[in-house]
Amino acid sequence: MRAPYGLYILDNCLTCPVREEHLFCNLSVQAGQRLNEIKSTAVYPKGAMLFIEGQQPRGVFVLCAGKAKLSTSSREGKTIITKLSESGDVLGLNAVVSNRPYEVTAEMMEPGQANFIPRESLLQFLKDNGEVALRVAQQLSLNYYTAYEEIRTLGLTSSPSEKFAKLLLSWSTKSPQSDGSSQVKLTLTHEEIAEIIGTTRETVSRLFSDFKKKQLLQLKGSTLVIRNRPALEKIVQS
Amino acid sequence: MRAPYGLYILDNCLTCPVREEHLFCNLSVQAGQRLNEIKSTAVYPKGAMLFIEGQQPRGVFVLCAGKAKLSTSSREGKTIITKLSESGDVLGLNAVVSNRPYEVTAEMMEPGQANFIPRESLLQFLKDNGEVALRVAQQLSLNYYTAYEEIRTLGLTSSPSEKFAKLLLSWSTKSPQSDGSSQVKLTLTHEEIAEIIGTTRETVSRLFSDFKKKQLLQLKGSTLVIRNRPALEKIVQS
DNA sequence: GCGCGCTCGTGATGGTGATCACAAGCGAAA
DNA sequence: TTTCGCTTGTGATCACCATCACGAGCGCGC
Repeated sequence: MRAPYGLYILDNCLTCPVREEHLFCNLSVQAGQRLNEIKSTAVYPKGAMLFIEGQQPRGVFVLCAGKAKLSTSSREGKTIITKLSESGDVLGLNAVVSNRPYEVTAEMMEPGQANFIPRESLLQFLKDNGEVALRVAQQLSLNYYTAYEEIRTLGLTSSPSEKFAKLLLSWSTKSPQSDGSSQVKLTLTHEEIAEIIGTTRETVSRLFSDFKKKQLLQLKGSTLVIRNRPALEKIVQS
Repeated sequence: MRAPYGLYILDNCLTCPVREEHLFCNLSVQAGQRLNEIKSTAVYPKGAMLFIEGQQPRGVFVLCAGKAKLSTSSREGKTIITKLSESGDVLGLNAVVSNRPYEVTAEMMEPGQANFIPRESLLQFLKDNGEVALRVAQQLSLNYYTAYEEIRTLGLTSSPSEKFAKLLLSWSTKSPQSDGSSQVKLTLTHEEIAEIIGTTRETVSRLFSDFKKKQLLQLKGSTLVIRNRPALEKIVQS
């Protein structure tokens, strides 16, 4: 099924390639079919907002393809990115369960696709499927722990360089190489990295320079090579 | 029933004066009695640690009397206080539900009393009492929102004075007076305030001086008088 | 009353990162 | 190719706050 933005629509969750791994995957046949009935699918361009901080929750989005960033902003325009989401992630769950406004804004970072499940349908579905409700509770609890990680980083990690090192390490663990180094495709702008670690674009630029000079990393085109994990860990230390 | 530290033990949740308002209060008679059976009560001196960040969860504590502070620390000893708890609050819920280590340390700020409910007993109790389980899920979700407030404060609020103004406002709304001012009994040291807003003791001291000079607040002994809410709101603005 | 421990006020100093400014790189579209 | 918009590198400047230092205040027990 051909769609805009050069994507193919994945129109059936029962045969979706990202099955098996995530919150609403690997359900019983009945539950899976029911879920397939109440969801609707849409394709989004880069920059599309799935929902915006402060809006009343309409439902949850299950990201099927593409990446999204979750962020929160102050009135003066300062923004922090709290999470980068990938396919399989469920967005807006907390707002829907608690019926409070979305606490973040979800914006597509590249063209992609998401299933939408309206709030009322989802809550009814959870009532009918206790085992899924339990998994949702566990997911919420996991979200809480992630939030606490963020609090710790923001409140206890003082210097930008420490936070930058932390970020690099988190990337590097996702693609470990046998020789201890690791390669990451760099898709974020300096501005976005700055919003993740809570500093300015210029400081990120300088951090790249410094770390390159110190042989901690290397740039091959848009591929980031992390060369010295132990040194990075020493910078983080806390 | 006389206890150490000059306190009287409240030994029956069914007749507890803080009933009716909190997570495990106002239950059905059966559930209340069951809860009364699986809990145990203890009295704690000032400075007692109910649990420590990183420990495996043993159970939850329901604070019956006294105040407690929840905090998290880095290895180098920097500490931030994430919440001040009062009687009725349930501590350690998230760790117990998700079976992950306590994410904070809970320390008594004054002599007090708490009920303890062991992890296994609580989980069984929740399985047997669906309606309470639901309330627990809602509480977790509320905790999540509180955590996000903290993230926003730490990540988007730049200056200590802004955070200090925010804190004063949060205190002031708890005791509004008819003339727009408000009075708060100040029980925290400057050091503790510093740990709440993420700065140093000296800076807090200077903030008090500044705000006094600017007629924003006044100190009568240990009573804090907040005089000019609108001005504080203008400082916060975001 | 006296001394001890904790808390508080405040000056001096220095480092760090935000801000401003501007030039250069780079990819996409015309 | 040229142009335009977005992104990146880097210098200069400066405000802000952490840190160190030290003395004063205050409560408590002996």
